[in-house]
Amino acid sequence: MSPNILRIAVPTPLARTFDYLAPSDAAALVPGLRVSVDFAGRRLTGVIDALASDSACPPEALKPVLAVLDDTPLLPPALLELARWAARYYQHPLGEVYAAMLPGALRHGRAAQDCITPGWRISAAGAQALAGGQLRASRQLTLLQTLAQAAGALDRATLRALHADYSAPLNALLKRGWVEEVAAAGPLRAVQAGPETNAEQQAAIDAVAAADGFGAFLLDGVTGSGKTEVYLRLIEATLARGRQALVLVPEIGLTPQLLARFRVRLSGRIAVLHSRLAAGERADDWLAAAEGRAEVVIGTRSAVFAPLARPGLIVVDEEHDASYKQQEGWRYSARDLAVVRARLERVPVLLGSATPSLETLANAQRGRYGWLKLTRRATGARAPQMELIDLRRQLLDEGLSRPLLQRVRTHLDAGGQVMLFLNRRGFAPALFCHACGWLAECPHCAARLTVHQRRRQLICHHCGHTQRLPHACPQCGAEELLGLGHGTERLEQALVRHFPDVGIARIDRDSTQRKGSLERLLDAVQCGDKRLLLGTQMLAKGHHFPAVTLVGIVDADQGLHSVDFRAAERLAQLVVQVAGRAGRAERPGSVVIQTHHPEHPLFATLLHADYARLAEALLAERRAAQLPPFAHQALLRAEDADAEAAQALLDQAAALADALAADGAVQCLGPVPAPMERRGGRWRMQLLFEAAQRSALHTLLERLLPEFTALPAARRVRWSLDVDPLDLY
DNA sequence: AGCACGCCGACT
DNA sequence: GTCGGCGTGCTC
Repeated sequence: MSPNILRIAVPTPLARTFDYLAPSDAAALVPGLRVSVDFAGRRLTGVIDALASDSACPPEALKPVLAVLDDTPLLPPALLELARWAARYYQHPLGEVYAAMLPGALRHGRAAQDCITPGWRISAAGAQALAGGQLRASRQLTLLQTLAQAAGALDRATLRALHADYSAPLNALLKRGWVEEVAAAGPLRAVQAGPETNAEQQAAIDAVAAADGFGAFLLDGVTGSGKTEVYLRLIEATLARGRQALVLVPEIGLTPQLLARFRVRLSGRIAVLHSRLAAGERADDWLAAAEGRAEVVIGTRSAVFAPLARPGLIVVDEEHDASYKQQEGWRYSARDLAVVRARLERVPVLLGSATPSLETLANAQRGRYGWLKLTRRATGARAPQMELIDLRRQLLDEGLSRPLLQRVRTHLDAGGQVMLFLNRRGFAPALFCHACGWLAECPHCAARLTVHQRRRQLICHHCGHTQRLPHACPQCGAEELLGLGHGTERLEQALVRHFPDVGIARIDRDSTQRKGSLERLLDAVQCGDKRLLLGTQMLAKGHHFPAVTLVGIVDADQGLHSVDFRAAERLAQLVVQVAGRAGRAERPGSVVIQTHHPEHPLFATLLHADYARLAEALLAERRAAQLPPFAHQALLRAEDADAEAAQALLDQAAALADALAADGAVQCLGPVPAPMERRGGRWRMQLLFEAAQRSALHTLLERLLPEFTALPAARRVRWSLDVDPLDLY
């Protein structure tokens, strides 16, 4: 019997495929092709997962596929394999996994051809015509001259920039055959040679280059040790072999500076896939990767799904970065999937970081990943000096101690730049009435409202709720409202008071909301207009400030006594990353950390040793406490306007799990209220599964999810499963 | 998740 | 007399 049954993965929360009849006239049908189907009365775009010659469904119930949307599969076999693997691993419906892999435009059934932005170049006949002087002065002539001067094809955007009214003359030239349309390609570039590599860099390059097929490597290199140069050399070698390279960067790391660095070093087209741009127009770059027209693909989290015609290398930069974990919907880890994908594609994968995650370090220690170390700062800069400031009994001005202010003054006077880090935006994280004790709370969340002084608003940082900043207490009417605690906005005010003649740049989500404002601020820092920088997390990542000689961490205590077992790891990564921003040039850098707990063992290791030794100690703690990476977790969350409904659903889940995992290989903890009990008007509960063996956890999840999903309550209550949760919130 | 089909209140 | 509330049931 011919395989006229198609198993279609449809984007619904149902964890199975649906059988449809293949169209009789269809040419070669293969998995990975998109199809349009009628599914319960609506037209959906699905993906062929498999072909079959029979169906468990009665033949009369089978509907025919309405249309086959592609000639060749958008998803190559390795990505289909990755999707199936991921659907099982994350217990997420296959149809939604496929949908998440496609860029928005293609997800909704648009023809791939419509997403390709064409480019135009001068034809041989056109060149002759130009040389023969066959064109009089006209818009056609100037346009043809532009195309003749271009090294490659020019796309619509470039043409528009050069010739406001290019369209009529372009059509005329196309008609005469003097210009031809091609799939857009980047212009050829003059490629600059890179700096010499040192012995460590060369050893790392050789190790990865020697990988035969799959190999996973940790590139463990201190800040400034030249990790990017290692990536570039390996990418060059990959391109030289006619293969493509996929580079993943954290959300905040995809800066124009990084792209510029890649562009001057690498020939060929670079496709850029930003998760925010992944929809619509960026389908063009996605297809360029799929068709092999782009040699390098660089992008954030979702770029791990970019199809590659000739895969050769996968790089994950700053592999410890939390932005690789999708935090809603399908909660996948792009870093982990990059390793799985590399194995399926039989290519090497390189995970780079100055502060590797404990998960990756454990894999390197176990010998599952090759461990490549870069210990020397390539630029020759010395490691920064670290100093703790004991805040106990210090007179504080808006959270700033005297010693810190003095050091800021000293470094500014010496002509240096100073960077202060505070991971809390807004003016104050709470508003309090001194007369009656009233606290401004979010009406939808179990959280305080943050004071935003400049906008004169109270804002909930968890649900976005906004209200006017009251000038009197709504409870007792007293005009004695106080902002409790400090955010970046408040710190900025204090700094303006202390250093009125120094330009201050505040960099946080609020100050960089408008497009281009981050670039403007960074430019002002780069050129020395602003010498005092102040900001949140945004500041700690990606940007290089060569003139910064002092880095201050205003409040390190948040990370010390958190309920989150990963808080110490994060604080250590933050301190090392921030320290890496100081003293990169010939000037030595200093780092000062304000804390009320200078005796905390974390600091002893951090100050007197390096991240490696600290990570070692943290790993030992995790092992003793049987926490990841020495245990494996999955978190089932439920939330509902009715607290009891959320609780009841997870009670049922716990009962099912108890029945399924009677051997005790998986522990089931909870249900308990989430650390933030109410958010956006919904009560949140969670149930944690934990196992020493990954296989035991996954065996349970594979049995549990079908039964759980079938519960009537699971339809009424919003729930989600988070395999390998990064934080238990 | 959608979107049907299916039985009880205030309205052109 | 209808339009429509969203309860539960299915989707090849």
